[in-house]
Amino acid sequence: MYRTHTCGELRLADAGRTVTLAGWVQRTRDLGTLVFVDLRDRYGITQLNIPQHYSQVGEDADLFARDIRLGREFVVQATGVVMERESKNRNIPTGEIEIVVTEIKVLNSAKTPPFTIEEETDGGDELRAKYRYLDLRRSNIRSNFELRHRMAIEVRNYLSAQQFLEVETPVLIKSTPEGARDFVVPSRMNQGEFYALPQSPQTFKQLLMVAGFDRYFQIVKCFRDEDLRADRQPEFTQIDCEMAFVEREDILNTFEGLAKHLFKAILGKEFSVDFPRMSYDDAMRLYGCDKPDLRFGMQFQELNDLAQGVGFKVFDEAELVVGIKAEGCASWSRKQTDALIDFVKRPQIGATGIVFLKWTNEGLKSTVDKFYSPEHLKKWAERFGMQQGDLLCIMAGGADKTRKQLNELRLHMGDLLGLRDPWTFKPLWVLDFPLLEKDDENGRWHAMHHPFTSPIPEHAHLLESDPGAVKANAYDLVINGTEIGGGSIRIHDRSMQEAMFRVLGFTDEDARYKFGFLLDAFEYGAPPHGGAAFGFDRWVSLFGGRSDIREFIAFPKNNAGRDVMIDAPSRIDVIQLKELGIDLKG
RNA sequence: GGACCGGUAGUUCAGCUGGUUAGAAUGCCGCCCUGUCACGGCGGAGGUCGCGGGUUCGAGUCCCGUCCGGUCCGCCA
Repeated sequence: MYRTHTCGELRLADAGRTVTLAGWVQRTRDLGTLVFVDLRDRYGITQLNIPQHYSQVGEDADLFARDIRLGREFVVQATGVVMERESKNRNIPTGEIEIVVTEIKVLNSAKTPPFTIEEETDGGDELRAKYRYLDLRRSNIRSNFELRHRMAIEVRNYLSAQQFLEVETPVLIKSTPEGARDFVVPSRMNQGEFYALPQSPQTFKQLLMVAGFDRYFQIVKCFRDEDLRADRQPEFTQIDCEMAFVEREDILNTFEGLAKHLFKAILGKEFSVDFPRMSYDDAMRLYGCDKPDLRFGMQFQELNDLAQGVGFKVFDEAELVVGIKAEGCASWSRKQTDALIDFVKRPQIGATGIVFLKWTNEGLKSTVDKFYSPEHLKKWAERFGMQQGDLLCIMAGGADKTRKQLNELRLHMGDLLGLRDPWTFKPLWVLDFPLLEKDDENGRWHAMHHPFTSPIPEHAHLLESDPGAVKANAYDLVINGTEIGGGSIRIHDRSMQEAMFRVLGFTDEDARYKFGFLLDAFEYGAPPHGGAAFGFDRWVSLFGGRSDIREFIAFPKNNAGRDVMIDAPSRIDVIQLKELGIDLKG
């Protein structure tokens, strides 16, 4: 037996017991005739007191620490007696006791780790990624996985109680490059043909509805071969759900229930009122973004009618003049407001500038008061409900672009003003997305959500005559400006699905080749159905108060899609290639 | 595909307008210390300044290229 207890469980009440612990050497404190060792495992840290003097253990005992080397991260088994400490450490749960060691054994030695295994490690990202198994020993990283585990359990508890059945769907499927790029896997037995890894189990879950499973879910890996971000990995985990015989309202209620359950069970937060809802059009108009962060205000106000026709060319020529009000920021210095202009001028945002209006104790002052009379500026201030001490930031230009730029500025201001507290949670349903978007490059329509999304019932007849006007029966759950998940009521009728494919530019042959199985299934009694999928990694990181999902994925990829620990992807043997019928040239 | 930031002891970083022997902290090694818990004290070892080329009397520092890491835009139905 390697151990009788873990390193996190012994207390003063255990004093006098003989115990055996096993774990890693966190730190050794050698005081000469006293040697303390912090022994660490997943459950905590317990102090070992390794006697150096006969007075502590009797004349016939061995002397220990001088004879045994206990370097950092050595794996050690120690037997001894639980004793009350002479001086206690109130900062850790086991801090009142220590183990006075009678026998100690090194189970495995360790090289000095390249960075310190502590909450505040000295290791940089690259090194930690290469030695991920050491990084995962750090208690704060480990606690991310305890959180992830608890959330997965609670998701299963909730959905299972709601009659959802967890069903596994295949990972080797068919390439249907409609949205993201597919990862593909060559088939040895069918040379020249390829499987694709699922971007989501979308069609399978719909087929499970046709199969009459009624309610399905799966916590499932999905794969998308697109460039990465701090919150995007090529393989990621979704909570994937589908329900039959439901309307939008049923789905929103069910998954709002899931979200509330997680908030309560994991964070102890209760939401007594329903999550607010906002149309896509309102989100874009008021926040310039389809996933607004509602932790703070600064809603957009448009100023075209009050700002145009006075001779200020920038505003006169703009499609949209729009601003936000930053309360209490009128005292900002020229340097601070210039920094905002620099921020929006960066190529990623690409704006040309900002017009400011301050209300200081000297009254309203603007960077454009050459063009606008005090009466003009007063009307602007009224529209925003401005008070003394407030600052207005106004941008102008093409409508879509300007909204997007002002959204970036709004979020930046929120950061600067500390209005984006990670422990404040503001959920929101965004509804009535456009069904289709026009691709700027080739002028073709593509599905904003995915091609199986149904139009809202009153727009169904417009699908082929006026595709751009059709709203989708789709919804996104947004929390604190992060898209946590989304879904839709699906098309369950063959002719409507065929019409959808036609609008997307598929020939009938294409549609049959790629999705014939689904179209066929719709002819055998497909029930009305809909569902949703939630980004599990993002949700966990949101609840963990961090924005980098890699901290919540045990073995993540870097921003070039590489696993730097195992060094993947890698070349494969020519024999393997030959078996697959693949000839690499060039 | 593009923009920006970074690469200097094991590690995290500093190193000015180019100029003697490239520093600090931490880690590591040795000695001392009977109540530490980020123990403390004294001493020591440790560097291809990512790589290649160029400018210069002289390059960690300037220029060009390249590789690696990170953030973002595009992309992500």
